[in-house]
Parts: sequence; C-alpha cells; structure tokens
Amino acid sequence: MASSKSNAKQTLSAEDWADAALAAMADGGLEAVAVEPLARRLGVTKGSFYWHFANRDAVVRAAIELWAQRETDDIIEIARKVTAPRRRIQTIFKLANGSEREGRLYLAIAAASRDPMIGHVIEKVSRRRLDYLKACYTDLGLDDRAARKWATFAYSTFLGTLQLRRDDAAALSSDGFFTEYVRHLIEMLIPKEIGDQPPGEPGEDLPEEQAA
Amino acid sequence: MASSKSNAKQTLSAEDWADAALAAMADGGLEAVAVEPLARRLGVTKGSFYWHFANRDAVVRAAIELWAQRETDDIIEIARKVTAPRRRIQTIFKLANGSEREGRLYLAIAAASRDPMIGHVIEKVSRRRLDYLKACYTDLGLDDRAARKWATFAYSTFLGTLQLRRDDAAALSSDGFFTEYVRHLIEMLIPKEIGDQPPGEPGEDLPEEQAA
DNA sequence: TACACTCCATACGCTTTCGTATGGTTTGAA
DNA sequence: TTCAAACCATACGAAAGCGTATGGAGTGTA
Repeated sequence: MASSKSNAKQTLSAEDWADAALAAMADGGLEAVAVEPLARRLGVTKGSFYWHFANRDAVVRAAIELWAQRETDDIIEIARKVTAPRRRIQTIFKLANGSEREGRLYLAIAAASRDPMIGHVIEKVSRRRLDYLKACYTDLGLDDRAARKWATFAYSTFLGTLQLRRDDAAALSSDGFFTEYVRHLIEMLIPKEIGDQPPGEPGEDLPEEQAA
Repeated sequence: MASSKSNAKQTLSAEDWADAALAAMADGGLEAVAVEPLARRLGVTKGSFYWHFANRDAVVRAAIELWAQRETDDIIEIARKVTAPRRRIQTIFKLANGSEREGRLYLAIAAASRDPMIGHVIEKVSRRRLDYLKACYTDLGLDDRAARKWATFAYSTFLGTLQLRRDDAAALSSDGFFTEYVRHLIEMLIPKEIGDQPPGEPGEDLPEEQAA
C-alpha cells in the first residue's frame, strides 16, 4: 500500500504518516506515536507533520481508522468467498491467527481504549467481527441466541489466544503443540450436531494447512 | 491491605506507593504511573517518593511484583480447598471472572509487557496459572498432553473474555446473556467423559452463584 | 540537651514532546 | 517569467516528567 523505504518519495502523504503511526503502535504502543520520532523515522521534520495534521490526535485517529478499514477488507472479504458455512468458520480461525503483526497491533490499539475515540473504533470493530461470526453460526443452523453464544465463545478464545501468544509465547510454540491446539479449537468451537442439520459435510472437519 | 484514604497515616511506606501505582495502572495504564501525579494523589511531594525508591522503574517493579504475589494468594489459595476436581475448575472460572478491577489491572500490566521486567512477571504469572489449570485437568483424568491442551484452551478463553468485556461491554452485559455465556463456558471447557473416569459427580455441573 | 535517623518539602536543571511561527524550496499554472 | 500553492526546515516557547541537591521537621536515644 504505502511506499517502501527504499524508493523514498520526494513528498509524503497523510496516509504515509498514518502507516508510520501504525508501525510505531505495533511495536511500542500508543505512546510510541510521537511526532518527532515519527518524523525522524520518515526522514523529515515536524514541519511536514503539522502540514498534514492539526495535532497528534489527528494522526492517531487517522491511523486507527485506516486500520479498522483494512481489517474489514482483509479478513471478512476473504472468508466471504467460502460458501460452506462450517468451512468458512474454519477459514476465519486460520486467518485470524495468521499475522503476528496484526495481533500485536490489535492488542496495542485495544490497550488504549480508555481514549474514547479509540474505544469507539475498537467497539465498532469488535461488534462487526462478532456480528459476522454470529451470522456464520446462524448459517450453520443455530438459532439467534445460540449463534450469539457460540460466536462470543469463539471470539473470546481467539482474543485470548492472541494475548497468550504475546504474554507467554513458550506456552504455545513448543514442538507441535500449537498445531494440535488449533485443531482442538476448531473442533471445540464449532457445534457438532445442530437440530435437523446434518453434522457436517464429510472430509471438511480438518484444515489442510496450519495457522502460522 | 493498605491504609484507606480517610485515616491518613502520618508517614508512608513503600507498599503504599506500590499500591498507588497499581491503582494508577488500573485506570490509566503503565504511563499513568508518574512520580509527581502519584505524589499528588497521596498528598505528598516527590521528596517522599525518592526516599522510598531509587527511580520510577523501582516502583513499577515493586507494584507488579506485589500484584503477582497477591493474585497467587488470592485465586489459587481459594480454589485449593475445593477437593472435587471438576468442581474446582468451575470454582476457578467463577473466581477468575469475578473482579472488574483485577481484569483491568491484568490487561494494563500485560499491555506493557514490552518492558522486559514486566514481560518476565507476566510470563511467570501466565505459566503459574497454566500449570495450575493443567494440574486440575490432570486430576480430572486427562493425560499430560490433553491436560495441557484443555488448560490452554480454558485460559485463552478466560483472557479473551476479559478483553472482550473491556473492548465491547455491551456484547456480554445485555440482559441475561452473560449468565448464559458463563454457563456455556463451564460446560464446554470441561471434558465430558474421560477414559475410565465417571463423567462427573451428580449435581455438580451447574454453579450455584453467578460471576459478577 | 545533643545527636542521629527517618521522612518529606522545596528548588533547580535536564530532557522529551507538543504546538506555533516563519521562512525556504519545488512545482504547476497563468 | 511570475505567482500561488504544496511541502518541508528551523527556531522558539510552554508544559510535563525525571532525577538531584539540600534543608527542615519530627522522633527516638544516649
């Protein structure tokens, strides 16, 4: 999306600054988004920043809204193509645990949700993810309340796995445990038999590739 | 534990400062632990702080170590008294989701785990919790690898629920959903039938009180 | 009373960051 | 060529935070 650091553009855009802000947040948290360090990282001075933004809050807002928009396009748009509901949920689980950077980014942004502006975006993103997950479970044959329950369950487990990977990486990374763990998650987070629905198409209960 | 704000002691202890630091972290994150604001909150000046601590890092270290010690004494010590393994796990789940403040505190400390000192404590706490949970599942009749898998699953779900409550409180708090959700968790996070073990003592699968 | 020790207040310098003011350079249009 | 706009550099002031230096009040003890 943004210009790589090798071919430095002669002029910066507001999105370049927002990207740099996201990068700073990914490894350093929200307080790492400071004007002058960002400028040094981009090879310019504050003069450039205050041309594109009114103040620091403006770039933070731009960054997390850029993030919120991208995570919509990326994850849900890919999963939407998978038509089989059970397989679609499995795809989501695999995609969700895919990027290391995306995980750190979410945790960094969510950690700053005391800021009402950030809290609003985080809430919007959470709600959208939960709604989409709930729709997937509804497609599986669950009624409204059960779908909400399973979606909340699955999303909480995803969030917690994200955090556990950051807080105690050794708990998940040893030998083949993570693979076995993800398989267990996929098995446990999708209801086995649902009312008058068949228990699942044959040969689709195991993913063919592992999460990163 | 610490002196309440009403009967102000005439002299402060290092633990008083650490408690204030924990309170600041609970609502404001790690960067809210600043010397002068803390001093104002305690009704003294920086002179007092630098008598008890060498620098800011020292009080942060003291605070999180105090926190790590307390969370050990509190949660595990209570659950240890419950002898029935299935019931003990249920007790842990209920206690874990109990305190609102403890949840915010964990998230605030974990969010600062980039700091190696904090990261080390968080890792220690996570490992201790996981080990204890794994032991509970082992008592349930699971073998080593399965116990680790179930413990990781349960702990991740707990962490995620913690975070979801902060990021989108409405997703869990509406009418009686949270109660139903916790019941679902308890049902799903404990294996139903384990090898040559009875599926559970009668009448112990439902908690008699709800988590706060 | 004299002295030492504990605990805190006050004042100072340093650094980081924010935000502003202002001037300079480049580029495209008239 | 001239002008205006876009983009950035430089310099400055203000605020917040860290840490140090130093003095002072209280308390116990010889």
